[in-house]
Amino acid sequence: MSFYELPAEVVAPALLGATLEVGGRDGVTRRGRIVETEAYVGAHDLACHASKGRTARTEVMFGPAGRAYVYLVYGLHELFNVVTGAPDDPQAVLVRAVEPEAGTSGPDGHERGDGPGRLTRLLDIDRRLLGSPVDRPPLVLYAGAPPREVAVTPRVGVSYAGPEWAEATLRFVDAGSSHLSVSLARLGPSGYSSRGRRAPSRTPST
DNA sequence: TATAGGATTTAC
DNA sequence: TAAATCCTATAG
Repeated sequence: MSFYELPAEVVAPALLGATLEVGGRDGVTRRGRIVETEAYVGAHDLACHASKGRTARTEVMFGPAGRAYVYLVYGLHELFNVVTGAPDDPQAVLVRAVEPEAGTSGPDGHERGDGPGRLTRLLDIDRRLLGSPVDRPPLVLYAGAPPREVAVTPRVGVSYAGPEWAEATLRFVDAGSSHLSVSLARLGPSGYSSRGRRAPSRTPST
């Protein structure tokens, strides 16, 4: 079984510290270090899009793990997820913040990665990458050193899912990062200590 | 076919 | 505090 076939709540914290690389439409390659993720754990998770059933939009989540699920919210923002779990078990990890690698800025000059809509703009991610595997260009996830301290909080912006799922502690952040989408103080850490499984290694060759 | 609302960001 | 902006899901 591959790393990405593990449950979303296992993959999400393990992706902290990993580097996300994207080959942009303009030919430029951009990178950021992942510092915030959220797990959407399956069809029974009322905050997960797949809880509405298998539709054209959620189809990719029902497919093989390790592919990109990218969708548009509020008519403006592309959000990037990695599909996890077995086929027909729709789970995904939403990447909510990255620290831009030195020299990386968006095609439009945008320089921030602290927010799910901001990092996609920074790295030139949009729906053209829907369904793309995340282990080869133009989309590559490289393993990185895990954060010294990981904090866990409820997910952001899912109150519509009801108390149980809105309050579930499925958001994972690098507690030492200054590039989070929502400060730790605001949602509050539920405590957690580092030392998780790491993303598969794939070292940048050049 | 029509309508409501969203895993957000930005500006007033 | 509200607008931007478009796609999806649901109802009629």
